[in-house]
Amino acid sequence: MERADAARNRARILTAAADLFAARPPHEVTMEDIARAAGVGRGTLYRRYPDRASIAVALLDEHERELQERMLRGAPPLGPGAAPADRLAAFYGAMVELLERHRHLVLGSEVGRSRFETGAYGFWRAHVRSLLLAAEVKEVEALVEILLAPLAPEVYTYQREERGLQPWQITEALLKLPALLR
Amino acid sequence: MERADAARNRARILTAAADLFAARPPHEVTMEDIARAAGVGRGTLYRRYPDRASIAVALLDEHERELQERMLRGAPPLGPGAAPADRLAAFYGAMVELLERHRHLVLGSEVGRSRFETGAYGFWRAHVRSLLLAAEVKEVEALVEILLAPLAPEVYTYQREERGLQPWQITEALLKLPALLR
DNA sequence: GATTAAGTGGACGCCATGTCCAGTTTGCTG
DNA sequence: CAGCAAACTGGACATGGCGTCCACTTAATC
Repeated sequence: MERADAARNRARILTAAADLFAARPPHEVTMEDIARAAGVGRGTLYRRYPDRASIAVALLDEHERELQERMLRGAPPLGPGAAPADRLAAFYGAMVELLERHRHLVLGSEVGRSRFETGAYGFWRAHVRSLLLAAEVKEVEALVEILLAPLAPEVYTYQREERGLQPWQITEALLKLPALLR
Repeated sequence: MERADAARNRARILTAAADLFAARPPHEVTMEDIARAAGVGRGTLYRRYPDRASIAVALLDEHERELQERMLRGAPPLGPGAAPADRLAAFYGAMVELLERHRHLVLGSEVGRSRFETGAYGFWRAHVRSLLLAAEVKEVEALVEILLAPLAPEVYTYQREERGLQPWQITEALLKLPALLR
Protein backbone atom coordinates (compact mmCIF):
# COMPACT_ATOMS: atom_id res chain seq x y z
CA MET A 1 0.00 0.00 0.00
CA GLU A 2 1.09 3.51 -0.87
CA ARG A 3 1.98 5.98 1.84
CA ALA A 4 0.31 9.37 2.05
CA ASP A 5 3.42 11.40 1.30
CA ALA A 6 4.24 9.17 -1.63
CA ALA A 7 0.78 9.68 -3.08
CA ARG A 8 1.04 13.44 -2.65
CA ASN A 9 4.35 13.54 -4.45
CA ARG A 10 3.16 11.31 -7.23
CA ALA A 11 0.32 13.75 -7.90
CA ARG A 12 2.70 16.71 -7.80
CA ILE A 13 5.07 15.05 -10.23
CA LEU A 14 2.37 14.22 -12.73
CA THR A 15 0.80 17.66 -12.81
CA ALA A 16 4.18 19.35 -13.00
CA ALA A 17 5.21 17.07 -15.84
CA ALA A 18 1.96 17.73 -17.67
CA ASP A 19 2.58 21.47 -17.48
CA LEU A 20 6.14 21.19 -18.69
CA PHE A 21 5.31 18.88 -21.57
CA ALA A 22 2.57 21.26 -22.62
CA ALA A 23 4.94 24.22 -22.52
CA ARG A 24 7.92 23.02 -24.53
CA PRO A 25 9.24 20.19 -26.68
CA PRO A 26 9.85 16.96 -24.81
CA HIS A 27 13.59 16.51 -25.03
CA GLU A 28 14.06 19.97 -23.64
CA VAL A 29 12.40 18.86 -20.44
CA THR A 30 15.00 17.28 -18.19
CA MET A 31 14.38 15.05 -15.22
CA GLU A 32 15.73 17.82 -13.07
CA ASP A 33 13.22 20.28 -14.50
CA ILE A 34 10.37 18.01 -13.59
CA ALA A 35 11.74 17.36 -10.11
CA ARG A 36 12.21 21.05 -9.42
CA ALA A 37 8.80 22.04 -10.79
CA ALA A 38 7.20 19.35 -8.65
CA GLY A 39 9.14 20.47 -5.60
CA VAL A 40 10.71 17.08 -5.00
CA GLY A 41 14.24 15.81 -5.15
CA ARG A 42 15.86 13.89 -7.95
CA GLY A 43 15.93 10.63 -6.08
CA THR A 44 12.22 10.77 -5.38
CA LEU A 45 11.50 11.25 -9.02
CA TYR A 46 13.68 8.35 -10.09
CA ARG A 47 12.13 6.10 -7.49
CA ARG A 48 8.96 5.74 -9.55
CA TYR A 49 9.81 6.97 -13.01
CA PRO A 50 13.12 5.80 -14.36
CA ASP A 51 12.87 8.05 -17.40
CA ARG A 52 10.83 10.66 -19.24
CA ALA A 53 8.91 8.12 -21.27
CA SER A 54 7.48 6.41 -18.22
CA ILE A 55 6.09 9.70 -16.97
CA ALA A 56 4.41 10.48 -20.25
CA VAL A 57 2.99 6.98 -20.31
CA ALA A 58 1.59 7.41 -16.82
CA LEU A 59 -0.09 10.63 -17.91
CA LEU A 60 -1.65 9.00 -20.92
CA ASP A 61 -2.76 5.88 -19.14
CA GLU A 62 -5.39 7.77 -17.23
CA HIS A 63 -7.14 9.02 -20.33
CA GLU A 64 -6.71 5.77 -22.15
CA ARG A 65 -8.40 3.87 -19.39
CA GLU A 66 -11.62 5.72 -20.01
CA LEU A 67 -11.59 4.77 -23.67
CA GLN A 68 -10.76 1.19 -22.78
CA GLU A 69 -13.80 1.09 -20.57
CA ARG A 70 -16.02 2.23 -23.43
CA MET A 71 -14.51 -0.40 -25.69
CA LEU A 72 -15.14 -3.19 -23.22
CA ARG A 73 -18.56 -2.29 -21.91
CA GLY A 74 -19.87 0.71 -23.84
CA ALA A 75 -22.53 0.87 -26.53
CA PRO A 76 -21.87 -0.44 -30.03
CA PRO A 77 -20.26 0.08 -32.43
CA LEU A 78 -17.35 0.90 -30.14
CA GLY A 79 -18.49 -1.59 -27.54
CA PRO A 80 -19.54 -5.18 -28.09
CA GLY A 81 -22.45 -6.06 -30.35
CA ALA A 82 -21.50 -4.68 -33.74
CA ALA A 83 -19.74 -6.31 -36.67
CA PRO A 84 -15.94 -6.49 -36.32
CA ALA A 85 -15.36 -4.12 -39.22
CA ASP A 86 -17.68 -1.55 -37.68
CA ARG A 87 -16.03 -1.88 -34.31
CA LEU A 88 -12.64 -1.36 -35.85
CA ALA A 89 -13.91 1.76 -37.59
CA ALA A 90 -15.26 3.10 -34.31
CA PHE A 91 -11.95 2.32 -32.66
CA TYR A 92 -10.06 4.34 -35.26
CA GLY A 93 -12.40 7.26 -34.77
CA ALA A 94 -11.97 7.22 -31.04
CA MET A 95 -8.20 6.89 -31.29
CA VAL A 96 -7.90 9.92 -33.54
CA GLU A 97 -9.88 11.90 -31.01
CA LEU A 98 -7.60 10.69 -28.24
CA LEU A 99 -4.43 11.45 -30.18
CA GLU A 100 -5.69 14.89 -31.09
CA ARG A 101 -6.72 15.80 -27.59
CA HIS A 102 -3.43 14.76 -26.03
CA ARG A 103 -1.13 15.58 -28.86
CA HIS A 104 1.51 17.28 -26.77
CA LEU A 105 1.58 14.50 -24.22
CA VAL A 106 1.67 11.86 -26.84
CA LEU A 107 4.54 13.65 -28.41
CA GLY A 108 6.22 13.72 -25.07
CA SER A 109 6.38 9.96 -25.00
CA GLU A 110 8.86 10.15 -27.81
CA VAL A 111 9.40 6.51 -27.48
CA GLY A 112 9.84 4.53 -30.66
CA ARG A 113 10.25 0.98 -29.51
CA SER A 114 9.16 1.35 -25.92
CA ARG A 115 5.69 2.20 -27.16
CA PHE A 116 5.04 -1.48 -27.62
CA GLU A 117 5.79 -2.24 -24.03
CA THR A 118 3.14 0.00 -22.53
CA GLY A 119 0.03 -1.50 -21.04
CA ALA A 120 -2.12 0.58 -23.35
CA TYR A 121 -0.53 -0.87 -26.46
CA GLY A 122 -1.16 -4.35 -25.16
CA PHE A 123 -4.79 -3.46 -24.73
CA TRP A 124 -5.23 -1.99 -28.21
CA ARG A 125 -3.42 -5.02 -29.53
CA ALA A 126 -5.68 -7.52 -27.79
CA HIS A 127 -8.76 -5.64 -28.91
CA VAL A 128 -7.84 -5.47 -32.59
CA ARG A 129 -6.64 -9.05 -32.49
CA SER A 130 -9.99 -10.27 -31.19
CA LEU A 131 -11.78 -8.32 -33.90
CA LEU A 132 -9.60 -9.94 -36.54
CA LEU A 133 -10.23 -13.39 -35.12
CA ALA A 134 -13.96 -12.75 -35.12
CA ALA A 135 -13.76 -11.63 -38.74
CA GLU A 136 -11.92 -14.84 -39.61
CA VAL A 137 -9.26 -13.23 -41.75
CA LYS A 138 -5.86 -14.76 -42.46
CA GLU A 139 -2.52 -13.72 -41.01
CA VAL A 140 -4.09 -12.26 -37.90
CA GLU A 141 -0.86 -11.94 -35.95
CA ALA A 142 1.00 -9.85 -38.49
CA LEU A 143 -2.07 -7.87 -39.41
CA VAL A 144 -2.57 -6.64 -35.88
CA GLU A 145 0.60 -4.58 -35.84
CA ILE A 146 0.00 -3.37 -39.37
CA LEU A 147 -3.41 -2.01 -38.44
CA LEU A 148 -2.06 -0.34 -35.31
CA ALA A 149 1.03 1.15 -36.93
CA PRO A 150 -0.73 4.23 -38.36
CA LEU A 151 -1.76 5.17 -34.83
CA ALA A 152 1.83 5.59 -33.68
CA PRO A 153 2.23 9.04 -32.14
CA GLU A 154 5.08 9.92 -34.47
CA VAL A 155 2.96 9.17 -37.51
CA TYR A 156 0.00 11.17 -36.27
CA THR A 157 2.12 14.13 -35.27
CA TYR A 158 3.90 14.09 -38.60
CA GLN A 159 0.62 14.09 -40.48
CA ARG A 160 -0.76 16.95 -38.45
CA GLU A 161 2.27 19.18 -38.23
CA GLU A 162 4.43 18.51 -41.25
CA ARG A 163 1.78 17.57 -43.77
CA GLY A 164 -0.86 19.93 -42.49
CA LEU A 165 -3.62 17.34 -42.43
CA GLN A 166 -6.79 17.83 -40.41
CA PRO A 167 -8.06 15.21 -37.97
CA TRP A 168 -11.08 14.43 -40.13
CA GLN A 169 -8.87 13.70 -43.12
CA ILE A 170 -6.82 11.24 -41.13
CA THR A 171 -9.95 9.60 -39.77
CA GLU A 172 -11.45 9.39 -43.21
CA ALA A 173 -8.39 7.61 -44.55
CA LEU A 174 -8.20 5.24 -41.59
CA LEU A 175 -11.81 4.26 -42.14
CA LYS A 176 -10.80 2.58 -45.36
CA LEU A 177 -8.89 -0.07 -43.47
CA PRO A 178 -11.84 -1.90 -41.86
CA ALA A 179 -12.86 -2.96 -45.36
CA LEU A 180 -10.09 -5.53 -45.13
CA LEU A 181 -12.18 -7.42 -42.59
CA ARG A 182 -15.12 -7.85 -44.91
CA MET B 1 34.79 18.90 -54.43
CA GLU B 2 35.85 16.46 -51.75
CA ARG B 3 39.50 16.11 -50.83
CA ALA B 4 41.26 12.76 -50.99
CA ASP B 5 41.88 12.43 -47.24
CA ALA B 6 38.30 13.39 -46.51
CA ALA B 7 37.01 10.69 -48.86
CA ARG B 8 39.29 8.10 -47.31
CA ASN B 9 38.10 8.96 -43.84
CA ARG B 10 34.46 8.93 -44.88
CA ALA B 11 34.87 5.37 -46.14
CA ARG B 12 36.66 4.32 -42.97
CA ILE B 13 33.94 5.79 -40.81
CA LEU B 14 31.14 4.08 -42.66
CA THR B 15 32.68 0.62 -42.63
CA ALA B 16 33.65 0.95 -38.99
CA ALA B 17 30.14 2.06 -38.09
CA ALA B 18 28.63 -0.82 -40.05
CA ASP B 19 30.75 -3.28 -38.09
CA LEU B 20 29.86 -1.75 -34.76
CA PHE B 21 26.14 -1.58 -35.45
CA ALA B 22 26.24 -5.19 -36.52
CA ALA B 23 28.00 -6.21 -33.32
CA ARG B 24 25.92 -4.59 -30.60
CA PRO B 25 22.75 -2.61 -29.92
CA PRO B 26 22.76 0.93 -31.25
CA HIS B 27 22.76 3.06 -28.10
CA GLU B 28 25.70 1.15 -26.84
CA VAL B 29 27.71 2.45 -29.74
CA THR B 30 29.06 5.87 -28.88
CA MET B 31 30.44 8.45 -31.23
CA GLU B 32 33.80 7.88 -29.64
CA ASP B 33 33.61 4.16 -30.37
CA ILE B 34 33.00 4.84 -34.02
CA ALA B 35 35.75 7.42 -34.19
CA ARG B 36 38.27 5.11 -32.56
CA ALA B 37 37.31 2.10 -34.67
CA ALA B 38 37.64 4.21 -37.79
CA GLY B 39 40.98 5.55 -36.64
CA VAL B 40 39.94 9.18 -36.80
CA GLY B 41 39.45 11.89 -34.22
CA ARG B 42 36.23 13.03 -32.70
CA GLY B 43 36.17 16.32 -34.54
CA THR B 44 36.52 14.60 -37.89
CA LEU B 45 33.55 12.42 -37.17
CA TYR B 46 31.35 15.29 -36.09
CA ARG B 47 32.34 17.30 -39.15
CA ARG B 48 30.13 15.16 -41.36
CA TYR B 49 27.83 13.25 -39.06
CA PRO B 50 26.33 15.27 -36.25
CA ASP B 51 24.84 12.17 -34.61
CA ARG B 52 24.43 8.42 -34.75
CA ALA B 53 21.24 8.59 -36.75
CA SER B 54 22.87 10.40 -39.65
CA ILE B 55 25.50 7.69 -39.91
CA ALA B 56 22.93 4.93 -39.99
CA VAL B 57 20.98 6.84 -42.59
CA ALA B 58 24.08 7.20 -44.75
CA LEU B 59 24.65 3.46 -44.51
CA LEU B 60 21.11 2.68 -45.51
CA ASP B 61 20.92 5.17 -48.32
CA GLU B 62 23.30 3.13 -50.39
CA HIS B 63 21.16 0.02 -50.34
CA GLU B 64 17.98 1.94 -50.72
CA ARG B 65 19.21 3.63 -53.80
CA GLU B 66 19.41 0.32 -55.59
CA LEU B 67 15.79 -0.46 -54.80
CA GLN B 68 14.76 3.03 -55.84
CA GLU B 69 16.38 2.43 -59.18
CA ARG B 70 14.37 -0.74 -59.69
CA MET B 71 11.19 1.07 -58.76
CA LEU B 72 11.81 3.84 -61.24
CA ARG B 73 13.16 1.96 -64.19
CA GLY B 74 12.96 -1.77 -63.47
CA ALA B 75 10.57 -4.35 -64.82
CA PRO B 76 6.94 -4.47 -63.68
CA PRO B 77 5.28 -5.04 -61.33
CA LEU B 78 7.87 -3.20 -59.22
CA GLY B 79 8.73 -0.84 -62.04
CA PRO B 80 6.31 1.09 -64.26
CA GLY B 81 3.76 -0.69 -66.38
CA ALA B 82 1.63 -2.64 -63.92
CA ALA B 83 -1.59 -1.72 -62.16
CA PRO B 84 -1.12 0.54 -59.09
CA ALA B 85 -2.34 -2.15 -56.70
CA ASP B 86 0.15 -4.65 -58.12
CA ARG B 87 2.98 -2.17 -57.94
CA LEU B 88 2.14 -1.43 -54.32
CA ALA B 89 2.18 -5.14 -53.58
CA ALA B 90 5.59 -5.50 -55.21
CA PHE B 91 6.82 -2.52 -53.23
CA TYR B 92 5.77 -4.14 -49.97
CA GLY B 93 7.53 -7.34 -50.92
CA ALA B 94 10.74 -5.53 -51.76
CA MET B 95 10.61 -3.45 -48.59
CA VAL B 96 10.28 -6.49 -46.38
CA GLU B 97 13.34 -7.95 -48.05
CA LEU B 98 15.22 -4.73 -47.50
CA LEU B 99 14.18 -4.47 -43.86
CA GLU B 100 15.10 -8.07 -43.23
CA ARG B 101 18.50 -7.85 -44.84
CA HIS B 102 19.49 -4.70 -42.99
CA ARG B 103 17.67 -5.30 -39.79
CA HIS B 104 20.51 -4.35 -37.51
CA LEU B 105 21.29 -1.19 -39.43
CA VAL B 106 17.71 -0.22 -39.61
CA LEU B 107 17.49 -0.73 -35.92
CA GLY B 108 20.53 1.46 -35.52
CA SER B 109 18.69 4.39 -37.00
CA GLU B 110 16.50 4.32 -33.93
CA VAL B 111 14.94 7.48 -35.05
CA GLY B 112 11.25 7.88 -34.37
CA ARG B 113 10.39 11.23 -35.87
CA SER B 114 13.56 11.88 -37.80
CA ARG B 115 12.71 8.92 -39.99
CA PHE B 116 10.35 11.17 -41.90
CA GLU B 117 13.09 13.60 -42.71
CA THR B 118 15.36 11.19 -44.53
CA GLY B 119 15.63 11.32 -48.28
CA ALA B 120 14.58 7.70 -48.53
CA TYR B 121 11.28 8.32 -46.78
CA GLY B 122 10.56 11.15 -49.17
CA PHE B 123 11.12 8.79 -52.03
CA TRP B 124 8.87 6.02 -50.68
CA ARG B 125 6.29 8.66 -49.97
CA ALA B 126 6.36 10.11 -53.47
CA HIS B 127 6.14 6.65 -54.97
CA VAL B 128 3.16 5.48 -52.94
CA ARG B 129 1.47 8.81 -53.45
CA SER B 130 1.72 8.54 -57.21
CA LEU B 131 0.28 5.04 -57.07
CA LEU B 132 -2.64 6.29 -55.03
CA LEU B 133 -3.25 9.14 -57.44
CA ALA B 134 -3.19 6.73 -60.36
CA ALA B 135 -5.69 4.51 -58.58
CA GLU B 136 -7.96 7.51 -58.06
CA VAL B 137 -8.77 6.79 -54.45
CA LYS B 138 -9.93 9.38 -51.94
CA GLU B 139 -7.92 10.94 -49.15
CA VAL B 140 -4.63 10.31 -50.84
CA GLU B 141 -2.57 12.55 -48.59
CA ALA B 142 -3.54 10.89 -45.34
CA LEU B 143 -3.51 7.42 -46.85
CA VAL B 144 0.12 7.71 -47.90
CA GLU B 145 1.43 7.81 -44.35
CA ILE B 146 -1.00 5.14 -43.24
CA LEU B 147 0.26 2.74 -45.89
CA LEU B 148 3.89 3.48 -45.04
CA ALA B 149 3.48 3.28 -41.27
CA PRO B 150 3.71 -0.53 -41.06
CA LEU B 151 7.15 -0.31 -42.67
CA ALA B 152 8.60 1.69 -39.81
CA PRO B 153 11.74 -0.05 -38.55
CA GLU B 154 10.39 -0.21 -35.01
CA VAL B 155 7.26 -2.00 -36.14
CA TYR B 156 9.12 -4.51 -38.24
CA THR B 157 11.66 -5.22 -35.55
CA TYR B 158 8.92 -5.65 -32.98
CA GLN B 159 7.08 -8.12 -35.18
CA ARG B 160 10.20 -10.13 -35.83
CA GLU B 161 11.75 -10.16 -32.39
CA GLU B 162 8.98 -9.79 -29.88
CA ARG B 163 6.17 -11.49 -31.72
CA GLY B 164 8.29 -14.09 -33.42
CA LEU B 165 6.80 -13.54 -36.86
CA GLN B 166 8.57 -14.71 -39.99
CA PRO B 167 9.20 -12.38 -42.92
CA TRP B 168 6.76 -14.25 -45.14
CA GLN B 169 4.00 -13.81 -42.59
CA ILE B 170 4.56 -10.09 -42.50
CA THR B 171 4.66 -9.91 -46.28
CA GLU B 172 1.49 -11.94 -46.55
CA ALA B 173 -0.34 -9.57 -44.24
CA LEU B 174 0.98 -6.47 -45.98
CA LEU B 175 -0.26 -7.82 -49.30
CA LYS B 176 -3.80 -7.37 -48.10
CA LEU B 177 -3.42 -3.61 -48.17
CA PRO B 178 -3.20 -3.10 -51.93
CA ALA B 179 -6.81 -4.29 -52.14
CA LEU B 180 -7.74 -0.83 -50.89
CA LEU B 181 -6.70 0.57 -54.27
CA ARG B 182 -9.10 -1.58 -56.23
C1' DG C 1 5.60 6.67 22.38
C1' DA C 2 8.61 3.28 20.35
C1' DT C 3 9.73 0.68 16.40
C1' DT C 4 10.30 -0.28 11.72
C1' DA C 5 9.84 0.12 7.09
C1' DA C 6 9.15 3.25 3.37
C1' DG C 7 10.02 7.47 1.39
C1' DT C 8 12.89 11.64 0.57
C1' DG C 9 16.29 14.74 -1.57
C1' DG C 10 20.46 16.58 -2.81
C1' DA C 11 25.35 15.76 -3.41
C1' DC C 12 28.26 13.11 -6.24
C1' DG C 13 30.68 10.57 -9.94
C1' DC C 14 30.29 9.25 -14.56
C1' DC C 15 30.16 9.49 -19.27
C1' DA C 16 28.58 11.01 -23.77
C1' DT C 17 28.18 15.13 -26.25
C1' DG C 18 29.68 18.65 -29.12
C1' DT C 19 33.05 22.58 -29.61
C1' DC C 20 37.32 24.57 -30.54
C1' DC C 21 41.69 25.54 -32.35
C1' DA C 22 46.50 24.69 -33.32
C1' DG C 23 48.73 21.88 -36.36
C1' DT C 24 48.71 19.18 -40.78
C1' DT C 25 47.54 17.78 -45.40
C1' DT C 26 45.91 18.70 -49.97
C1' DG C 27 45.32 20.72 -54.34
C1' DC C 28 46.20 24.74 -56.95
C1' DT C 29 48.96 28.38 -59.00
C1' DG C 30 52.66 31.05 -60.50
C1' DC D 1 58.75 22.79 -58.14
C1' DA D 2 57.88 25.81 -54.42
C1' DG D 3 54.71 28.41 -51.91
C1' DC D 4 50.13 29.39 -50.38
C1' DA D 5 45.40 29.33 -48.95
C1' DA D 6 41.77 26.62 -47.79
C1' DA D 7 40.12 22.50 -46.13
C1' DC D 8 40.67 18.89 -43.06
C1' DT D 9 42.22 16.62 -38.81
C1' DG D 10 42.14 15.09 -34.01
C1' DG D 11 42.46 15.35 -29.28
C1' DA D 12 41.83 18.34 -25.23
C1' DC D 13 38.19 20.52 -22.93
C1' DA D 14 33.89 22.36 -21.04
C1' DT D 15 29.18 21.24 -20.44
C1' DG D 16 25.27 19.03 -18.76
C1' DG D 17 22.16 15.30 -18.12
C1' DC D 18 21.83 10.85 -15.99
C1' DG D 19 21.30 7.74 -12.42
C1' DT D 20 23.01 6.23 -7.79
C1' DC D 21 23.71 6.42 -3.07
C1' DC D 22 22.91 7.16 1.67
C1' DA D 23 22.04 9.82 5.80
C1' DC D 24 17.89 11.78 7.29
C1' DT D 25 12.74 12.29 7.72
C1' DT D 26 8.09 10.82 7.75
C1' DA D 27 4.27 7.72 8.05
C1' DA D 28 2.00 3.57 9.69
C1' DT D 29 1.79 -0.16 13.31
C1' DC D 30 1.74 -1.97 17.88
